[in-house]
Formats: sequence, C-alpha cells, structure tokens
Amino acid sequence: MQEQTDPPGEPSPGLVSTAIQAITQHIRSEGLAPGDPLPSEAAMTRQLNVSRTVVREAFRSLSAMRLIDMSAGRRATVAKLDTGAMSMVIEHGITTQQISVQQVYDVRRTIEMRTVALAALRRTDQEAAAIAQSARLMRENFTNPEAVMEHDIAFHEAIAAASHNPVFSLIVTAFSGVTRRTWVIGWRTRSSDEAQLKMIKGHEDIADAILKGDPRLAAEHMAEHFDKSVKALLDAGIA
Amino acid sequence: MQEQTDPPGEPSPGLVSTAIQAITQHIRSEGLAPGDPLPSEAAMTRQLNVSRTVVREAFRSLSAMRLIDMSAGRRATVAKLDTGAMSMVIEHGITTQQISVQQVYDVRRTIEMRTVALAALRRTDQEAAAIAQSARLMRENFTNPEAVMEHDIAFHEAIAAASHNPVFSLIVTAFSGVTRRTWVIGWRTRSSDEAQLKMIKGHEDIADAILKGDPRLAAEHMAEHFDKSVKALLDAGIA
DNA sequence: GATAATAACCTGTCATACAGGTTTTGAGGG
DNA sequence: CCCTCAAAACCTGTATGACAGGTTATTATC
Repeated sequence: MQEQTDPPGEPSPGLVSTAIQAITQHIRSEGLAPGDPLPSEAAMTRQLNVSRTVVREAFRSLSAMRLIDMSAGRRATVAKLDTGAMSMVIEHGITTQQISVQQVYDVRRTIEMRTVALAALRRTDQEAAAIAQSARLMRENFTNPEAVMEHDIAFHEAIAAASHNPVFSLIVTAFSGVTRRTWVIGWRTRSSDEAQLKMIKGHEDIADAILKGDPRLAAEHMAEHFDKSVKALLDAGIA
Repeated sequence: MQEQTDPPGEPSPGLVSTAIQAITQHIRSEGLAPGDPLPSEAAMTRQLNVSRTVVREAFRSLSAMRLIDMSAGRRATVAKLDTGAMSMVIEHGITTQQISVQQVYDVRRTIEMRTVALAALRRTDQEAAAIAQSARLMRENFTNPEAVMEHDIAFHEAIAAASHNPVFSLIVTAFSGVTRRTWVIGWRTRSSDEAQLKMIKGHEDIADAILKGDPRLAAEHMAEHFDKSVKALLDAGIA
C-alpha cells in the first residue's frame, strides 16, 4: 500500500519530518477526532520503512506540541485543542528577548477588547457567574497576591471562553504564562491598598457589564483596565 | 554540579519532559540568544543521567516547536521566533473540527484591524512600498488564482510586519496555512471578473491608507475587506 | 605563516533488549 | 450462556551499542 523507496528529488529533510507529516496526514485523511487512537509505533515503523527511533521521535514531537496524547501502554490518541505549544513559543520569544512584555500586552488588549464584547453578547448565565465569581475571589483574597493573580488569570480566561470562539481562548491562555511572570510587578506598583482595590474594582465593572450584556461598556472597562496595567508595568520599568 | 538522583515526590511525568524543561531552563538561565549553541546531546546525557534516547527526544521536541534549530553534525542552536508550532496547532484544530474557519476569520479580523492601524502609524517607507507592491502583484496576476492568493497572504503578513510587533506577525502568519486551504473557495464565489477586481481594489485601498498614514481609514477598509471575505465564505457554505 | 590532511566530535538512523503498563483472550466456574 | 479472572499479546518508556556521514579542531607539511 506504500512505495517508500526514497523517491529521488527530495534533498531529504530528515526522516522524522517525513514521519510527522505522515502522522498528521493520517489524522486528516482518516478524519480522526479528539480521543481517537493512532496507529501503534510498530505499525508506523512498518508503513514508513524506518526504525522505531524515527517514528518515536515523530510521535514525541507531536506530543510536545500537544497535538496528540501519549501514555505508557496505550496507543497515542488525537488530542483536544491545547495551548501548550503556543505558550512555549511565546515564552521562548520572551526569554530570548525577541518580544517584549509590552508587545504581548498590546496583543492581549487587542484581543480581549473583542473577547469581552463577544462575552457580553454571547455569555450563558453560567459563564457570567463564573466571571463574576473570579472577580469576587480576587477581592476576597486580596491580601494574598498569588491568589489574586490566579483569579485574575482565570477571570480573563473565563471571558475568552464566554466568547465562544476557542481560538480566542487558545491565544489568551497562551499568554497566561507571561502574565504569571510579570503580574506581581504590576501589583507592587499599585503600592497602596486603595490602588489595589481600585484595580479589582475594574474587574468587577467588567464582570457587571458582561452580566448586563452591554458589549460597549464592557469593552470600555477592559480598555481602561489594560491601559492602567500597561502604565503600571511601564512605571516599573518593564521594556 | 548536579544531583539528579530522582528526588522523591515526583510522580515522574516522564524523563523526556524533564529533559525538555532542563534544556529550556538552560536557555533561560544562560540568557542565550538566537543562534547561540546548546550543549551537545552527550553533555546533556551526562548532566541528566539519562540515555541519549531521552535527550534526543527532548531536543527533537523542541525542534518540532521551532524553539531550537538542529542540523547534522552541528550542535543545536537557539532558534529565531518562528510560527511553525502555532500553525500546526491551528491546522490541527481545523482538521479535527475543533475550530471553524469562520472562527479563525473572526480572530483574524480582530487582529488585523489592529495591525493595519499600527502599520499606518508606524510603517517605514520601505514597508509601505512592500505592502503596495503585494497589492499591485495581485492585480497583475489576477488571472492566476494561486498567484493572487500568495500575494494576498504576503500582503497581510507585510502589514503585520509593519505593525512592528512580532507577536502580531506570529499570529497572522500562523493563520496563513488556513487561508491557503480556504482562499480559493472565497475567490470562486466572486464569480465575475468584476467582483474579483473589486476585491483587489479593496487591498489597494488598504495599502493607500497605510501609505497616507491614516489608521482610521485603513481600519475601515480592512473591516470591509473581512466582512466581504466572511460573507463570501458563508455564501459558499463554509461552517 | 598558509594550507591541506587528519583526528575528534557531533548528529541521524538502526537494531536490540527489557521493564512496566494495557488490552485481549480464553479457560473455568457459576 | 454469562461472568470472572488470570495468562498472553501488545504497547510504550528507556537504555545500550553501533555505524554512517557531516562539522569543527588539530596538526603536520610545505
């Protein structure tokens, strides 16, 4: 069923790349859905006429990108959409100073102005409650920065989820890692309790607007929130 | 210099994951920049006390995500920001029907409304010329759909580049793969030459607005462009 | 001191082995 | 006939050793 006799013309971009393509191609052509099993490594080894080493490196690569799930004993399965790979790319860009935190915030602002408007229009009651809940937990734990941060992140992810567009969720979640590394800096800049509570109030305003189903108001509050956050980071000297 | 004697407490998420973390950690702690060389596989093998198999799978995984570059004989090096991984994630989402083309277009619209405005404000003369050039090439090759598509894609990527925020470029470029799979459908919907030329005119309007440095006008034209594109896809029955 | 040959090092691929997991099979008992 | 449970078959995770071929460092020669 296959003639893998190294057809001439290819400068051989490596067997592993070929194997990766074969696997993704398999997913595509078989129309596999998340959870569906992939061929075993042995099967792939036979099909491609390469060593198990090559096949394994291909599987492992796809697993690293979270396109497939692997676990001992079981065959690999098609994975649900996951933000793992994107997060790593963004983190890599940050740590190697190819992108700045401020640039990430600009993108976040752009995207979240949209997610918050969509959320106001499309949120279910349950989603609105979850968003409000995150804001409330920020206030309740406000003496514990770490907790506030996690609820803040959950807040933004919940809004993205309520936009009912998983691509937005994907991107917003991918940025969460960066947020975890810089959040505290912004928090510290808001030195007084008053300033910190005001920032929390901003979140509650957003949640309210979403609950009321007012996309314009929600976007307005979100813009304000981001402008203040960026200002806080700039005050702290973040490039 | 290392005590990798399997400290208890970890439920062992796999040696490869550990190795991946060790490598990214190395990049971080050494402050490596793109092009800088990483330790050899043998060195990593010794440092982590694992087999070369494990280390290789870790390197290969990072290479698949384009965080590092590998080539035979040479040591791996830190990679420049690349859209490879993101593209694969998006494609995976599309082929497994976890996200729809329309959802991608909504995200593109959101982002490109911003990139076009930024481009109008920050573009260099050279960038403005490149953008205009892509639009012109669309018109010149307009009997060759494939060519028009490639210049269309280049057009949008050039605008993202002119925004001077690599994160936008990253995302826009990641979507190019999806565009390549659906573009023709939208083109065919514009059955008459007139409709097709009108669509090209839309691109020229955008390029002009960027050249003039008018962000508002540019965003307006971009919005119009996307609305028409989405309409074309919907007319063609794309979910 | 420049150049070319050589050695040392490095990655790419293969074969094999074995330790656990997981699913399948099948025998035996109710 | 169905249920239970243990053995078998299959699968992935990791280790080891080997060798081809590419790249860099070394060294000998002119």
